[in-house]
Amino acid sequence: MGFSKEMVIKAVKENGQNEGAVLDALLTYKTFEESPEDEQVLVDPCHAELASNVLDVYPDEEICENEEFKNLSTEKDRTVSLLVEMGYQAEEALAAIDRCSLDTPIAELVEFISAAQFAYHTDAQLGELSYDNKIHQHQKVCVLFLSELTCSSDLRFLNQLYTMFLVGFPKLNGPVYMSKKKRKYYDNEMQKLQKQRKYLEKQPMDHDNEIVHLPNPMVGFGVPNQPSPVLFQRRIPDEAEGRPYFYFENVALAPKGVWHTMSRFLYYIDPEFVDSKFFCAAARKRGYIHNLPIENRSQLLPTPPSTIHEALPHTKQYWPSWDKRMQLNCILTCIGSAKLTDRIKKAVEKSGDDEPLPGVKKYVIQQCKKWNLIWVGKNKVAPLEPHEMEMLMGFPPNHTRGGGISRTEQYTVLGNAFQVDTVAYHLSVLKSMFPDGISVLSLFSGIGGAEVALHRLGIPLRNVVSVEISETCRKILKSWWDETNQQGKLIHFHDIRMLTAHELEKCMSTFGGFDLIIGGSPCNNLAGGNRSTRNGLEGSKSCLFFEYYRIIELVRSMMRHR
DNA sequence: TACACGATGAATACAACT
DNA sequence: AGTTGTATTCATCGTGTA
Repeated sequence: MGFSKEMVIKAVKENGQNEGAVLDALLTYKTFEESPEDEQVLVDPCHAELASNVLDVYPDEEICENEEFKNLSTEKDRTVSLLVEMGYQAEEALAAIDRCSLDTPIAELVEFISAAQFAYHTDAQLGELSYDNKIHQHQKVCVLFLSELTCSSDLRFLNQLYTMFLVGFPKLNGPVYMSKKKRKYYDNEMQKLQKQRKYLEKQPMDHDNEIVHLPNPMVGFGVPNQPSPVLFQRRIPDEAEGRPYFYFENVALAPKGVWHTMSRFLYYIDPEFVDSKFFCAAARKRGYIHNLPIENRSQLLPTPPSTIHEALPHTKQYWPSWDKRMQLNCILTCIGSAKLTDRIKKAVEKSGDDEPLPGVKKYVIQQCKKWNLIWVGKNKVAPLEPHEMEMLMGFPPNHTRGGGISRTEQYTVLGNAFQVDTVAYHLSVLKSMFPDGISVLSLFSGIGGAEVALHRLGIPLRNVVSVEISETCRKILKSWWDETNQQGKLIHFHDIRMLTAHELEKCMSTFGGFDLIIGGSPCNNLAGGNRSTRNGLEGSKSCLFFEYYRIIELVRSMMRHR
Protein backbone atom coordinates (compact mmCIF):
# COMPACT_ATOMS: atom_id res chain seq x y z
CA MET A 1 0.00 0.00 0.00
CA GLY A 2 3.00 2.26 -0.21
CA PHE A 3 3.91 2.59 3.45
CA SER A 4 7.55 2.52 4.37
CA LYS A 5 8.95 -0.30 6.44
CA GLU A 6 9.89 1.99 9.32
CA MET A 7 6.39 3.40 9.45
CA VAL A 8 4.79 -0.02 9.61
CA ILE A 9 7.13 -1.11 12.37
CA LYS A 10 6.38 2.04 14.32
CA ALA A 11 2.66 1.65 13.85
CA VAL A 12 2.67 -1.98 14.94
CA LYS A 13 4.81 -1.14 17.92
CA GLU A 14 2.34 1.48 19.05
CA ASN A 15 -0.89 -0.28 18.22
CA GLY A 16 -0.14 -3.96 18.63
CA GLN A 17 -2.00 -6.46 16.50
CA ASN A 18 -5.12 -4.35 16.04
CA GLU A 19 -5.21 -4.06 12.25
CA GLY A 20 -7.63 -1.17 12.20
CA ALA A 21 -5.59 0.89 14.61
CA VAL A 22 -2.39 0.13 12.74
CA LEU A 23 -3.95 1.24 9.47
CA ASP A 24 -5.30 4.42 11.05
CA ALA A 25 -1.90 5.21 12.44
CA LEU A 26 -0.25 4.61 9.08
CA LEU A 27 -2.75 6.88 7.38
CA THR A 28 -2.01 9.53 9.97
CA TYR A 29 1.72 9.27 9.42
CA LYS A 30 1.14 9.46 5.71
CA THR A 31 -0.88 12.63 6.13
CA PHE A 32 1.96 14.25 7.94
CA GLU A 33 4.62 12.87 5.68
CA GLU A 34 3.04 14.44 2.64
CA SER A 35 3.45 17.88 4.15
CA PRO A 36 5.70 20.22 2.24
CA GLU A 37 9.21 20.17 3.57
CA ASP A 38 9.37 23.77 4.77
CA GLU A 39 6.14 23.48 6.72
CA GLN A 40 7.02 20.31 8.54
CA VAL A 41 8.16 22.11 11.60
CA LEU A 42 4.59 23.17 12.26
CA VAL A 43 2.56 19.99 12.18
CA ASP A 44 5.12 17.25 11.92
CA PRO A 45 4.18 14.60 14.47
CA CYS A 46 7.82 14.31 15.37
CA HIS A 47 8.00 18.00 16.03
CA ALA A 48 6.62 17.87 19.52
CA GLU A 49 8.96 15.05 20.35
CA LEU A 50 11.84 17.03 18.95
CA ALA A 51 10.83 20.01 21.01
CA SER A 52 10.67 18.05 24.24
CA ASN A 53 14.05 16.51 23.56
CA VAL A 54 15.51 19.89 22.86
CA LEU A 55 14.01 21.07 26.09
CA ASP A 56 15.97 18.48 27.95
CA VAL A 57 19.35 19.87 27.02
CA TYR A 58 18.38 23.52 27.46
CA PRO A 59 19.23 24.62 23.95
CA ASP A 60 18.88 28.30 24.66
CA GLU A 61 21.68 28.18 27.17
CA GLU A 62 23.81 26.08 24.92
CA ILE A 63 23.32 28.34 21.95
CA CYS A 64 23.95 31.38 24.07
CA GLU A 65 27.59 30.41 24.13
CA ASN A 66 27.75 30.43 20.39
CA GLU A 67 29.84 33.35 19.12
CA GLU A 68 27.29 34.26 16.53
CA PHE A 69 24.80 35.34 19.13
CA LYS A 70 27.08 37.16 21.47
CA ASN A 71 27.10 40.21 19.24
CA LEU A 72 23.37 40.65 19.44
CA SER A 73 22.39 43.51 21.67
CA THR A 74 19.65 42.08 23.85
CA GLU A 75 18.41 38.71 24.88
CA LYS A 76 15.14 39.47 23.19
CA ASP A 77 16.82 40.10 19.87
CA ARG A 78 18.75 36.92 20.28
CA THR A 79 15.65 34.89 20.90
CA VAL A 80 13.82 36.49 18.02
CA SER A 81 16.61 35.88 15.58
CA LEU A 82 16.88 32.32 16.78
CA LEU A 83 13.23 31.80 16.05
CA VAL A 84 13.55 33.49 12.67
CA GLU A 85 16.42 31.19 11.95
CA MET A 86 14.08 28.33 12.66
CA GLY A 87 11.69 29.57 10.02
CA TYR A 88 9.24 31.68 12.01
CA GLN A 89 8.32 35.26 11.32
CA ALA A 90 9.63 37.98 13.54
CA GLU A 91 6.10 39.11 14.43
CA GLU A 92 5.25 35.62 15.60
CA ALA A 93 8.36 35.46 17.69
CA LEU A 94 7.73 38.82 19.32
CA ALA A 95 4.12 37.97 20.12
CA ALA A 96 5.19 34.69 21.67
CA ILE A 97 7.84 36.32 23.81
CA ASP A 98 5.45 39.03 24.96
CA ARG A 99 2.89 36.47 25.85
CA CYS A 100 5.18 33.94 27.55
CA SER A 101 7.83 36.26 29.00
CA LEU A 102 11.42 36.49 27.86
CA ASP A 103 13.02 33.78 29.93
CA THR A 104 10.77 31.09 28.52
CA PRO A 105 12.71 28.18 27.03
CA ILE A 106 12.92 28.29 23.26
CA ALA A 107 11.12 24.98 22.87
CA GLU A 108 8.11 26.35 24.67
CA LEU A 109 8.06 29.44 22.50
CA VAL A 110 8.14 27.23 19.44
CA GLU A 111 5.24 25.20 20.72
CA PHE A 112 3.37 28.37 21.51
CA ILE A 113 3.79 29.70 17.99
CA SER A 114 2.86 26.40 16.38
CA ALA A 115 -0.26 26.13 18.44
CA ALA A 116 -1.15 29.77 17.82
CA GLN A 117 -0.85 29.30 14.10
CA PHE A 118 -3.04 26.29 14.04
CA ALA A 119 -5.46 27.89 16.46
CA TYR A 120 -5.67 30.98 14.34
CA HIS A 121 -6.40 28.90 11.33
CA THR A 122 -9.21 26.89 12.87
CA ASP A 123 -10.56 30.11 14.26
CA ALA A 124 -10.84 31.54 10.78
CA GLN A 125 -12.75 28.47 9.72
CA LEU A 126 -15.37 28.89 12.38
CA GLY A 127 -16.57 32.25 11.05
CA GLU A 128 -18.56 34.67 13.14
CA LEU A 129 -19.36 33.43 16.59
CA SER A 130 -19.24 34.94 20.05
CA TYR A 131 -15.92 34.67 21.84
CA ASP A 132 -17.14 32.11 24.36
CA ASN A 133 -18.83 30.09 21.72
CA LYS A 134 -15.68 30.06 19.64
CA ILE A 135 -13.52 28.89 22.48
CA HIS A 136 -15.95 26.13 23.13
CA GLN A 137 -15.94 25.07 19.49
CA HIS A 138 -12.17 24.98 19.55
CA GLN A 139 -12.24 22.75 22.55
CA LYS A 140 -14.60 20.44 20.75
CA VAL A 141 -12.40 20.27 17.68
CA CYS A 142 -9.44 19.51 19.86
CA VAL A 143 -11.17 16.80 21.82
CA LEU A 144 -12.15 15.18 18.57
CA PHE A 145 -8.60 15.36 17.28
CA LEU A 146 -7.23 14.09 20.52
CA SER A 147 -9.58 11.17 20.70
CA GLU A 148 -8.80 10.12 17.16
CA LEU A 149 -5.05 10.03 17.37
CA THR A 150 -3.20 7.35 19.23
CA CYS A 151 0.43 8.09 18.46
CA SER A 152 1.92 9.61 21.58
CA SER A 153 3.91 12.33 19.84
CA ASP A 154 0.75 13.46 18.05
CA LEU A 155 -0.91 13.64 21.40
CA ARG A 156 1.82 15.83 22.77
CA PHE A 157 1.59 18.29 19.95
CA LEU A 158 -2.17 18.41 20.02
CA ASN A 159 -2.12 18.77 23.74
CA GLN A 160 -0.11 21.91 23.31
CA LEU A 161 -2.62 23.06 20.75
CA TYR A 162 -5.40 22.31 23.12
CA THR A 163 -3.76 24.39 25.79
CA MET A 164 -3.70 27.23 23.34
CA PHE A 165 -7.44 27.01 22.86
CA LEU A 166 -8.02 26.91 26.57
CA VAL A 167 -5.81 29.88 27.25
CA GLY A 168 -7.62 31.88 24.64
CA PHE A 169 -5.34 32.65 21.72
CA PRO A 170 -7.60 35.25 20.03
CA LYS A 171 -6.70 37.61 22.82
CA LEU A 172 -3.34 37.90 21.11
CA ASN A 173 -4.91 40.37 18.67
CA GLY A 174 -1.77 40.15 16.67
CA PRO A 175 -1.30 40.37 12.94
CA VAL A 176 -2.37 37.57 10.64
CA TYR A 177 0.60 35.32 10.91
CA MET A 178 -0.13 33.01 8.08
CA SER A 179 1.03 33.51 4.56
CA LYS A 180 -1.28 32.44 1.77
CA LYS A 181 0.85 29.41 1.20
CA LYS A 182 0.56 28.37 4.82
CA ARG A 183 -3.14 29.07 4.86
CA LYS A 184 -3.66 26.81 1.88
CA TYR A 185 -1.62 24.11 3.48
CA TYR A 186 -3.65 24.32 6.67
CA ASP A 187 -6.93 24.23 4.75
CA ASN A 188 -5.69 21.08 3.16
CA GLU A 189 -4.72 19.58 6.51
CA MET A 190 -8.04 20.48 8.02
CA GLN A 191 -9.95 18.85 5.20
CA LYS A 192 -7.95 15.68 5.60
CA LEU A 193 -8.61 15.59 9.31
CA GLN A 194 -12.30 16.21 8.80
CA LYS A 195 -12.47 13.47 6.22
CA GLN A 196 -10.70 11.15 8.58
CA ARG A 197 -13.09 12.06 11.34
CA LYS A 198 -16.13 11.42 9.17
CA TYR A 199 -14.66 8.13 8.06
CA LEU A 200 -14.08 7.08 11.64
CA GLU A 201 -17.56 8.18 12.67
CA LYS A 202 -19.05 5.92 10.02
CA GLN A 203 -17.04 2.91 11.12
CA PRO A 204 -18.82 0.55 13.44
CA MET A 205 -17.13 1.23 16.75
CA ASP A 206 -15.53 -1.59 18.61
CA HIS A 207 -17.45 -0.78 21.74
CA ASP A 208 -16.24 -3.78 23.69
CA ASN A 209 -12.81 -2.25 23.83
CA GLU A 210 -14.14 1.13 24.87
CA ILE A 211 -16.25 0.11 27.81
CA VAL A 212 -14.68 0.24 31.22
CA HIS A 213 -16.61 -2.06 33.52
CA LEU A 214 -17.30 -1.07 37.08
CA PRO A 215 -16.56 -3.71 39.67
CA ASN A 216 -19.42 -4.99 41.77
CA PRO A 217 -18.93 -4.64 44.69
CA MET A 218 -16.92 -1.50 44.06
CA VAL A 219 -13.82 -2.37 46.03
CA GLY A 220 -11.05 -1.50 43.58
CA PHE A 221 -7.91 -3.55 44.24
CA GLY A 222 -9.24 -4.26 47.70
CA VAL A 223 -10.58 -2.46 50.76
CA PRO A 224 -10.28 -3.26 54.45
CA ASN A 225 -12.63 -5.86 55.97
CA GLN A 226 -13.91 -7.08 52.63
CA PRO A 227 -13.02 -10.20 50.66
CA SER A 228 -10.31 -9.42 48.15
CA PRO A 229 -11.47 -9.10 44.56
CA VAL A 230 -10.19 -11.44 41.90
CA LEU A 231 -7.34 -9.38 40.51
CA PHE A 232 -6.50 -9.35 36.88
CA GLN A 233 -2.95 -8.56 35.96
CA ARG A 234 -2.32 -4.91 36.80
CA ARG A 235 -0.14 -3.52 34.06
CA ILE A 236 1.72 -0.24 34.39
CA PRO A 237 3.76 0.63 31.31
CA ASP A 238 7.42 1.50 31.79
CA GLU A 239 6.91 5.14 30.88
CA ALA A 240 4.39 5.49 33.70
CA GLU A 241 6.41 3.70 36.35
CA GLY A 242 7.90 5.27 39.44
CA ARG A 243 8.59 8.77 40.69
CA PRO A 244 6.91 11.14 40.37
CA TYR A 245 3.92 9.10 41.42
CA PHE A 246 0.57 10.36 40.29
CA TYR A 247 -2.95 9.92 41.55
CA PHE A 248 -5.97 11.02 39.57
CA GLU A 249 -9.57 10.97 40.75
CA ASN A 250 -13.01 11.51 39.24
CA VAL A 251 -16.59 10.31 39.48
CA ALA A 252 -17.06 6.64 38.68
CA LEU A 253 -20.43 7.08 37.01
CA ALA A 254 -19.28 9.31 34.18
CA PRO A 255 -20.87 9.12 30.72
CA LYS A 256 -19.89 6.12 28.63
CA GLY A 257 -16.45 6.23 27.11
CA VAL A 258 -15.11 8.92 29.44
CA TRP A 259 -13.11 6.58 31.65
CA HIS A 260 -11.73 4.84 28.61
CA THR A 261 -10.51 8.18 27.28
CA MET A 262 -9.04 9.24 30.60
CA SER A 263 -7.30 5.91 30.97
CA ARG A 264 -5.90 6.21 27.44
CA PHE A 265 -4.37 9.55 28.27
CA LEU A 266 -2.96 8.30 31.54
CA TYR A 267 -0.82 5.52 30.09
CA TYR A 268 -3.67 3.03 29.66
CA ILE A 269 -3.60 2.29 33.36
CA ASP A 270 -6.75 0.55 34.56
CA PRO A 271 -8.78 2.78 36.87
CA GLU A 272 -9.39 1.61 40.40
CA PHE A 273 -13.06 2.08 41.24
CA VAL A 274 -13.82 2.34 44.93
CA ASP A 275 -16.96 3.20 46.87
CA SER A 276 -16.12 5.11 50.03
CA LYS A 277 -18.96 3.36 51.83
CA PHE A 278 -16.32 0.80 52.76
CA PHE A 279 -14.39 3.52 54.56
CA CYS A 280 -17.03 5.79 56.10
CA ALA A 281 -20.75 6.13 56.64
CA ALA A 282 -21.48 7.73 53.28
CA ALA A 283 -21.26 6.34 49.77
CA ARG A 284 -18.92 7.93 47.25
CA LYS A 285 -18.30 6.05 44.03
CA ARG A 286 -15.09 7.25 42.51
CA GLY A 287 -12.49 6.08 40.04
CA TYR A 288 -8.76 6.52 40.65
CA ILE A 289 -5.98 6.23 38.10
CA HIS A 290 -2.60 5.99 39.74
CA ASN A 291 0.77 4.32 39.51
CA LEU A 292 1.17 3.63 43.21
CA PRO A 293 1.98 0.16 44.46
CA ILE A 294 -1.06 -1.60 45.86
CA GLU A 295 0.58 -3.96 48.32
CA ASN A 296 0.77 -3.33 52.05
CA ARG A 297 -1.77 -0.56 52.24
CA SER A 298 -2.89 0.57 55.65
CA GLN A 299 -5.91 2.39 57.01
CA LEU A 300 -6.03 5.76 58.62
CA LEU A 301 -6.47 5.51 62.38
CA PRO A 302 -8.74 5.84 64.16
CA THR A 303 -11.10 4.29 61.63
CA PRO A 304 -14.18 6.44 61.20
CA PRO A 305 -17.70 5.24 62.06
CA SER A 306 -19.14 3.07 59.33
CA THR A 307 -22.87 3.49 59.95
CA ILE A 308 -25.24 6.41 60.33
CA HIS A 309 -25.95 5.51 63.95
CA GLU A 310 -22.29 5.48 64.88
CA ALA A 311 -21.48 8.61 62.92
CA LEU A 312 -24.51 10.62 64.01
CA PRO A 313 -25.56 9.22 67.39
CA HIS A 314 -27.99 12.05 68.11
CA THR A 315 -30.22 10.86 65.28
CA LYS A 316 -30.68 7.44 66.83
CA GLN A 317 -33.50 8.42 69.18
CA TYR A 318 -35.57 9.89 66.36
CA TRP A 319 -34.80 7.35 63.64
CA PRO A 320 -38.01 5.47 62.73
CA SER A 321 -37.77 1.71 62.46
CA TRP A 322 -39.16 1.76 58.93
CA ASP A 323 -36.23 3.81 57.67
CA LYS A 324 -33.80 0.96 57.03
CA ARG A 325 -30.87 3.07 55.87
CA MET A 326 -27.59 2.13 57.52
CA GLN A 327 -25.41 4.42 55.41
CA LEU A 328 -25.89 7.71 53.63
CA ASN A 329 -25.78 8.33 49.92
CA CYS A 330 -23.14 10.43 48.23
CA ILE A 331 -22.51 13.87 49.67
CA LEU A 332 -23.40 16.34 46.94
CA THR A 333 -22.99 20.06 46.50
CA CYS A 334 -26.66 20.94 47.13
CA ILE A 335 -28.88 20.18 50.07
CA GLY A 336 -32.60 19.71 50.61
CA SER A 337 -34.60 22.83 51.36
CA ALA A 338 -36.38 23.75 54.56
CA LYS A 339 -39.74 23.54 52.81
CA LEU A 340 -39.09 19.96 51.76
CA THR A 341 -38.30 18.94 55.31
CA ASP A 342 -41.45 20.75 56.38
CA ARG A 343 -43.57 18.84 53.91
CA ILE A 344 -42.07 15.59 55.14
CA LYS A 345 -42.74 16.50 58.75
CA LYS A 346 -46.38 17.25 58.01
CA ALA A 347 -46.80 14.04 56.04
CA VAL A 348 -45.38 11.93 58.86
CA GLU A 349 -47.28 13.75 61.60
CA LYS A 350 -50.61 13.05 59.93
CA SER A 351 -50.47 9.46 61.07
CA GLY A 352 -49.95 10.42 64.72
CA ASP A 353 -48.14 7.81 66.75
CA ASP A 354 -48.88 5.05 64.25
CA GLU A 355 -46.67 4.04 61.39
CA PRO A 356 -47.39 6.10 58.29
CA LEU A 357 -49.30 4.58 55.41
CA PRO A 358 -47.20 2.67 52.88
CA GLY A 359 -47.61 5.44 50.32
CA VAL A 360 -46.39 8.08 52.76
CA LYS A 361 -43.52 5.89 53.88
CA LYS A 362 -42.44 5.36 50.29
CA TYR A 363 -42.51 9.08 49.57
CA VAL A 364 -40.58 9.98 52.72
CA ILE A 365 -37.92 7.33 52.18
CA GLN A 366 -37.53 8.34 48.59
CA GLN A 367 -37.00 11.99 49.50
CA CYS A 368 -34.68 11.12 52.37
CA LYS A 369 -32.48 9.06 50.06
CA LYS A 370 -32.55 11.63 47.33
CA TRP A 371 -31.56 14.50 49.59
CA ASN A 372 -29.53 12.57 52.16
CA LEU A 373 -31.81 13.68 55.01
CA ILE A 374 -31.34 12.55 58.60
CA TRP A 375 -33.76 12.44 61.55
CA VAL A 376 -33.00 15.28 63.93
CA GLY A 377 -36.23 15.46 65.94
CA LYS A 378 -39.57 13.78 66.40
CA ASN A 379 -40.90 13.32 62.86
CA LYS A 380 -38.37 15.85 61.76
CA VAL A 381 -35.76 15.42 59.04
CA ALA A 382 -32.96 17.79 58.05
CA PRO A 383 -30.02 17.91 55.68
CA LEU A 384 -26.53 17.31 57.01
CA GLU A 385 -24.76 20.21 58.64
CA PRO A 386 -21.44 21.32 57.16
CA HIS A 387 -19.53 20.07 60.20
CA GLU A 388 -21.20 16.68 59.85
CA MET A 389 -20.11 16.53 56.22
CA GLU A 390 -16.57 17.44 57.24
CA MET A 391 -16.55 14.58 59.69
CA LEU A 392 -17.93 12.09 57.17
CA MET A 393 -15.41 13.17 54.55
CA GLY A 394 -12.54 12.76 56.99
CA PHE A 395 -11.68 16.43 57.51
CA PRO A 396 -10.95 18.06 60.86
CA PRO A 397 -13.83 19.92 62.53
CA ASN A 398 -14.54 23.40 61.16
CA HIS A 399 -12.13 22.81 58.30
CA THR A 400 -14.28 24.85 55.92
CA ARG A 401 -15.56 27.31 58.46
CA GLY A 402 -14.59 30.95 58.82
CA GLY A 403 -12.96 33.33 56.40
CA GLY A 404 -16.30 34.77 55.38
CA ILE A 405 -17.42 31.62 53.59
CA SER A 406 -21.18 31.27 53.13
CA ARG A 407 -23.08 28.16 54.08
CA THR A 408 -23.95 27.43 50.48
CA GLU A 409 -20.34 27.67 49.47
CA GLN A 410 -19.35 25.36 52.30
CA TYR A 411 -21.70 22.76 50.87
CA THR A 412 -20.29 23.29 47.42
CA VAL A 413 -16.65 22.82 48.36
CA LEU A 414 -17.38 19.87 50.63
CA GLY A 415 -19.40 18.15 47.93
CA ASN A 416 -16.40 18.46 45.66
CA ALA A 417 -13.83 17.10 48.08
CA PHE A 418 -11.95 13.82 48.49
CA GLN A 419 -13.08 11.28 51.01
CA VAL A 420 -9.91 11.48 53.06
CA ASP A 421 -9.91 7.96 54.51
CA THR A 422 -10.31 6.38 51.10
CA VAL A 423 -7.56 8.42 49.49
CA ALA A 424 -5.29 7.98 52.50
CA TYR A 425 -5.64 4.21 52.20
CA HIS A 426 -4.25 4.39 48.68
CA LEU A 427 -1.55 6.89 49.61
CA SER A 428 -0.43 4.97 52.70
CA VAL A 429 2.17 3.08 50.66
CA LEU A 430 4.12 6.34 50.29
CA LYS A 431 4.95 6.48 53.97
CA SER A 432 7.76 3.97 53.86
CA MET A 433 9.01 5.34 50.54
CA PHE A 434 9.41 8.92 51.74
CA PRO A 435 10.18 8.84 55.45
CA ASP A 436 11.72 12.33 55.28
CA GLY A 437 8.65 13.86 53.73
CA ILE A 438 7.48 14.48 50.19
CA SER A 439 7.14 17.22 47.63
CA VAL A 440 3.65 17.35 46.20
CA LEU A 441 2.14 18.93 43.14
CA SER A 442 -1.51 19.23 44.03
CA LEU A 443 -3.78 20.02 41.09
CA PHE A 444 -7.37 21.16 41.60
CA SER A 445 -6.57 21.10 45.31
CA GLY A 446 -9.97 22.28 46.50
CA ILE A 447 -10.08 22.27 50.27
CA GLY A 448 -6.93 20.17 50.44
CA GLY A 449 -8.16 16.60 50.73
CA ALA A 450 -4.83 15.27 49.51
CA GLU A 451 -2.84 17.38 51.92
CA VAL A 452 -5.04 16.39 54.85
CA ALA A 453 -4.75 12.72 53.89
CA LEU A 454 -0.95 12.84 53.72
CA HIS A 455 -0.74 14.80 56.94
CA ARG A 456 -2.98 12.38 58.77
CA LEU A 457 -0.86 9.50 57.49
CA GLY A 458 2.09 11.10 59.20
CA ILE A 459 3.95 11.87 55.97
CA PRO A 460 5.71 15.23 56.38
CA LEU A 461 4.76 17.74 53.70
CA ARG A 462 8.05 19.24 52.61
CA ASN A 463 6.84 21.27 49.67
CA VAL A 464 3.35 21.63 48.32
CA VAL A 465 2.64 23.39 45.04
CA SER A 466 -1.10 23.79 44.95
CA VAL A 467 -3.11 24.81 41.91
CA GLU A 468 -6.60 25.98 42.77
CA ILE A 469 -8.74 28.58 41.06
CA SER A 470 -11.16 29.33 43.89
CA GLU A 471 -10.00 31.94 46.32
CA THR A 472 -12.10 30.54 49.14
CA CYS A 473 -10.54 27.13 48.70
CA ARG A 474 -7.06 28.58 48.68
CA LYS A 475 -7.88 30.41 51.90
CA ILE A 476 -9.18 27.23 53.50
CA LEU A 477 -6.05 25.30 52.60
CA LYS A 478 -3.80 28.09 53.78
CA SER A 479 -5.53 28.39 57.12
CA TRP A 480 -5.32 24.62 57.62
CA TRP A 481 -1.65 24.81 56.72
CA ASP A 482 -1.07 27.45 59.37
CA GLU A 483 -3.26 25.83 62.00
CA THR A 484 -1.52 22.48 61.71
CA ASN A 485 1.80 24.24 62.00
CA GLN A 486 3.26 22.84 58.80
CA GLN A 487 7.00 23.19 58.48
CA GLY A 488 7.17 22.88 54.69
CA LYS A 489 6.56 25.40 51.94
CA LEU A 490 3.14 26.02 50.42
CA ILE A 491 3.00 27.69 47.02
CA HIS A 492 -0.27 28.59 45.37
CA PHE A 493 -1.06 28.88 41.70
CA HIS A 494 -4.32 30.28 40.50
CA ASP A 495 -5.21 28.79 37.13
CA ILE A 496 -3.84 25.51 35.82
CA ARG A 497 -4.28 26.76 32.27
CA MET A 498 -1.76 29.49 32.93
CA LEU A 499 0.77 27.18 34.55
CA THR A 500 3.68 27.03 32.15
CA ALA A 501 6.47 24.52 31.84
CA HIS A 502 8.84 27.26 32.79
CA GLU A 503 7.15 27.96 36.11
CA LEU A 504 7.07 24.27 36.88
CA GLU A 505 10.73 23.99 36.03
CA LYS A 506 11.48 26.76 38.50
CA CYS A 507 9.57 24.98 41.25
CA MET A 508 11.20 21.70 40.48
CA SER A 509 14.73 23.06 40.48
CA THR A 510 14.26 24.42 43.99
CA PHE A 511 12.45 21.32 45.28
CA GLY A 512 14.39 18.68 43.42
CA GLY A 513 11.38 17.55 41.46
CA PHE A 514 8.05 16.26 42.71
CA ASP A 515 7.36 12.98 44.45
CA LEU A 516 3.63 12.98 43.91
CA ILE A 517 1.20 14.63 41.53
CA ILE A 518 -2.30 14.39 42.89
CA GLY A 519 -5.72 15.77 42.11
CA GLY A 520 -9.19 15.21 40.75
CA SER A 521 -10.25 17.12 37.67
CA PRO A 522 -13.62 18.92 37.58
CA CYS A 523 -16.56 16.60 37.23
CA ASN A 524 -19.25 19.18 36.55
CA ASN A 525 -19.90 17.92 33.05
CA LEU A 526 -19.60 14.25 34.00
CA ALA A 527 -21.75 14.07 37.11
CA GLY A 528 -25.20 12.53 36.98
CA GLY A 529 -26.73 15.36 38.93
CA ASN A 530 -26.03 17.83 36.15
CA ARG A 531 -29.22 18.26 34.16
CA SER A 532 -28.13 20.99 31.79
CA THR A 533 -24.52 20.44 30.76
CA ARG A 534 -23.59 16.82 31.21
CA ASN A 535 -21.57 16.79 28.03
CA GLY A 536 -18.55 14.74 29.03
CA LEU A 537 -14.92 15.72 28.58
CA GLU A 538 -15.89 18.35 26.04
CA GLY A 539 -17.65 20.31 28.76
CA SER A 540 -16.31 23.69 29.73
CA LYS A 541 -15.17 22.48 33.18
CA SER A 542 -14.42 18.80 32.73
CA CYS A 543 -12.21 19.49 29.71
CA LEU A 544 -9.64 20.62 32.27
CA PHE A 545 -8.79 16.95 32.54
CA PHE A 546 -6.58 17.54 29.52
CA GLU A 547 -4.74 20.19 31.50
CA TYR A 548 -4.16 17.60 34.19
CA TYR A 549 -2.77 15.33 31.51
CA ARG A 550 -0.60 18.13 30.14
CA ILE A 551 0.95 18.82 33.53
CA ILE A 552 1.60 15.17 34.32
CA GLU A 553 3.21 14.60 30.96
CA LEU A 554 5.25 17.76 31.33
CA VAL A 555 6.52 17.05 34.82
CA ARG A 556 7.29 13.43 34.14
CA SER A 557 9.15 14.11 30.91
CA MET A 558 11.13 16.90 32.57
CA MET A 559 12.05 14.68 35.48
CA ARG A 560 13.00 11.75 33.30
CA HIS A 561 15.86 13.75 31.88
CA ARG A 562 17.00 15.70 34.88
C1' DT B 1 -25.14 42.60 46.35
C1' DA B 2 -24.99 38.20 48.27
C1' DC B 3 -27.29 34.45 49.52
C1' DA B 4 -30.81 30.77 49.68
C1' DC B 5 -34.30 28.42 47.36
C1' DG B 6 -36.72 25.54 44.09
C1' DA B 7 -37.45 23.80 39.47
C1' DT B 8 -35.01 21.59 35.87
C1' DG B 9 -34.56 14.77 34.19
C1' DA B 10 -31.35 11.90 31.96
C1' DA B 11 -27.67 8.59 31.90
C1' DT B 12 -26.14 4.64 33.78
C1' DA B 13 -25.86 0.28 36.22
C1' DC B 14 -28.03 -3.58 37.94
C1' DA B 15 -31.36 -6.92 39.75
C1' DA B 16 -35.17 -9.51 38.45
C1' DC B 17 -37.89 -11.12 35.17
C1' DT B 18 -39.70 -13.26 30.62
C1' DA C 1 -30.77 -12.70 25.05
C1' DG C 2 -33.93 -9.21 25.66
C1' DT C 3 -37.10 -6.51 28.72
C1' DT C 4 -38.69 -4.20 32.71
C1' DG C 5 -38.28 -1.96 36.96
C1' DT C 6 -35.43 0.23 40.57
C1' DA C 7 -31.81 3.05 42.37
C1' DT C 8 -28.27 6.53 42.27
C1' DT C 9 -25.94 10.83 40.98
C1' DC C 10 -18.46 15.74 43.35
C1' DA C 11 -25.07 20.15 39.31
C1' DT C 12 -26.97 24.60 36.85
C1' DC C 13 -29.98 28.25 36.49
C1' DG C 14 -33.19 31.94 37.29
C1' DT C 15 -35.60 34.20 40.90
C1' DG C 16 -36.99 36.08 45.23
C1' DT C 17 -35.49 38.06 49.55
C1' DA C 18 -32.72 40.16 53.09
